[in-house]
Amino acid sequence: MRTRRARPAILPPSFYNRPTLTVAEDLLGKVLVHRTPAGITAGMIVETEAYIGEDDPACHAAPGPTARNAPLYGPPGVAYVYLNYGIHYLVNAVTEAKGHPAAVLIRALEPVDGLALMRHRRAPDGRHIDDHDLCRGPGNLTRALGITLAENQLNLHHGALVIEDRGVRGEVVAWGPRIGIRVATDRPWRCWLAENRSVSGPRSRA
DNA sequence: CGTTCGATGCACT
DNA sequence: GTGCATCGAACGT
Repeated sequence: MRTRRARPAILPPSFYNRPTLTVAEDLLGKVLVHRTPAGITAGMIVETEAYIGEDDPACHAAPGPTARNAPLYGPPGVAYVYLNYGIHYLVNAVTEAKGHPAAVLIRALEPVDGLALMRHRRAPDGRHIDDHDLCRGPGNLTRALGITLAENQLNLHHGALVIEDRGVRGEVVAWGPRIGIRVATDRPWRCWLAENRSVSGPRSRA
């Protein structure tokens, strides 16, 4: 107790080796950190979505194992990054035991560290972006943190891309249908911190 | 405010 | 060839 180690509490693989809906909610309030030569950027997770198994039509595992979705079938606690609409990288945390394809999509962060770098990555031309919009939306947050295909399959419990528990207490959690998909829209597998201004989608009514 | 629509790469049929 | 787990500029009200 004379000396206290400042090492952050990185979430262990066992955190992810649980039911995906549980992980999706427990990730709220945790901090996604990316260390690059350009600097450190980090944000508190405020919105997630669960994609669960081959029986979930919206999950990338729905067609069965392919080259792209291979990380979903691997061990929990690994990043699954893919390119969407040819423009945006989306980052997931793989969940559940190996062989059970499932993941949590990280949809929005509240910026914590490296806001200047985030702004530069989001708007090299210098156009103004409100702080709460820097990591609002799954495509925006990967851009702000500099996450690309190079980060696909990285372990989230050590290395350049990690998720930490900085002791933030959970606020009020809300659940609703997933956004941006055209199938299985009836499953309320999106969760977010109510009243957080970094949450994506139409300006909510708590 | 609201809605529409083009950009842009690639996995999968 | 088709269709995306998106974003933001460009309109309309």
